[in-house]
Amino acid sequence: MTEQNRPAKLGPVATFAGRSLEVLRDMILDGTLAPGERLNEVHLSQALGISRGPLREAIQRLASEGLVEAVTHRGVYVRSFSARELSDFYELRIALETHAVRLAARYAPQERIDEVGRMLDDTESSMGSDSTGSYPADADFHARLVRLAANPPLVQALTDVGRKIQLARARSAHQPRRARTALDEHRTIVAALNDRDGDHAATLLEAHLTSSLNNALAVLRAAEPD
Amino acid sequence: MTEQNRPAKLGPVATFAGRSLEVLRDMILDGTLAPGERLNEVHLSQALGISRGPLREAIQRLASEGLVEAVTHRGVYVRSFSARELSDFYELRIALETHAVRLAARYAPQERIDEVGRMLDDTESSMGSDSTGSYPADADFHARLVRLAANPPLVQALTDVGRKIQLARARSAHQPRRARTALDEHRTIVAALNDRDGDHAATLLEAHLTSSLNNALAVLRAAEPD
DNA sequence: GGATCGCAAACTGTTGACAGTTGTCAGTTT
DNA sequence: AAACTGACAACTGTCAACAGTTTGCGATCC
Repeated sequence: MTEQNRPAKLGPVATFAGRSLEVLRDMILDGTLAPGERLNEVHLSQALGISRGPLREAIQRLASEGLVEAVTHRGVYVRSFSARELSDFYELRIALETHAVRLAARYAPQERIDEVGRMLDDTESSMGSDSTGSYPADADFHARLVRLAANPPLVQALTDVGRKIQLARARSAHQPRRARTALDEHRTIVAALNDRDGDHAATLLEAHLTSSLNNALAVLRAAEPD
Repeated sequence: MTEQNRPAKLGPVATFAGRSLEVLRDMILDGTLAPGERLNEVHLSQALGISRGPLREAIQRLASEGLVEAVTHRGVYVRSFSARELSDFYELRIALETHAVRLAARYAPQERIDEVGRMLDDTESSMGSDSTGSYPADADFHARLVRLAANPPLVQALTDVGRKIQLARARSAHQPRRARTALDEHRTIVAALNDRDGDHAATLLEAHLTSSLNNALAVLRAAEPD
């Protein structure tokens, strides 16, 4: 009998703590729990329909991920990042992601690179000719790009810093005007990968990310001219 | 009144969960809890003199740090890494640390670089002329090097991957023969920093880390010629 | 009127107990 | 002897209650 023992990955986490982690993380990243806001364990546990035990376990993981800050006897707060910290995160992301594309240029199978190119085609056609739309596929592109490096710890590190960046940019939604520009820059990166020119791809990617950072910083300072 | 409210940092963590996290992490990194070993919550909580609640919170953080793996209803296990994973970790470390030295070459104050140089002097004199001794200051050197980049998230990321590397190398103690060589390589890196030559420092550092990886891989394969 | 003190409510840290699952092992069957 | 079955023991996931701390507020005092 060719039954397969041990279902390796079961989709939804079967534990309250695990599911609460995902729910809370989503709530933080989509702004339901705003930066600086306090997480009341009693209220949250009631809202989630669980007890405080598994909730606290989930919160510990969020603290480990750097999305919340726990102060003893005083509560946990959604982290609020400064412009400087956002810059530091981007610097870290640049270090990781440029290294990833260098690896991708050297080792990624051509087919996988082609997939990313086709994904950009799909994005463009669904965007239409108006360059005012948002660019929801941006995160997807970068995720695919990084996976080309075939290095799980690297992917994980980028996922972590990506979440912090998303939280740091909480109020500064991407300027839609950059959607078209970003897509074009993405294309040049894929082109460099097709040429197996890792240095060039890294240079283009660094410029792309720096541009993204500057955009975020501008929006941040416009919102809070502190 | 110039009293300082809010003691920003109190040394030892005042909570059971926080202290258990540090104790458990140390136990994992020094081999008291071996790779593949299971963490029995009841036994551990009794050994630590606490209840299972805070212990589980500590374990959640260890899982988030990637030092243990939790399997639902089956327990948590100290992670056991393959040679491939060790290589991936080093690849990640190279990405982060080379970027750090490039930043350091550009922005670090000369005084801070000098401090690292003096620290190497101290290490050498305490090592004596015999090149057979171990090199306990190795981790300290790399930690100082990275801090020169003045980027806390980058430091944190390197701390995380550093711990995983330490766990992955659990049984493969550094070959003492490399102590002298490593110190010499460290000197060349500091020299490049003094010249503010980030590219050169990065190149030297990458070679140094690759050499360290190959040493670890050799010891690993010798111990387990699987 | 403003600052200080003290109490009470709210909340976090911790505990012990309960419930459901997993793994084991004897006993039985083939 | 190998395989299946069923019950028991051990352990994890979860909950509700207790204890100590922090915080807000009102009374008191200067």
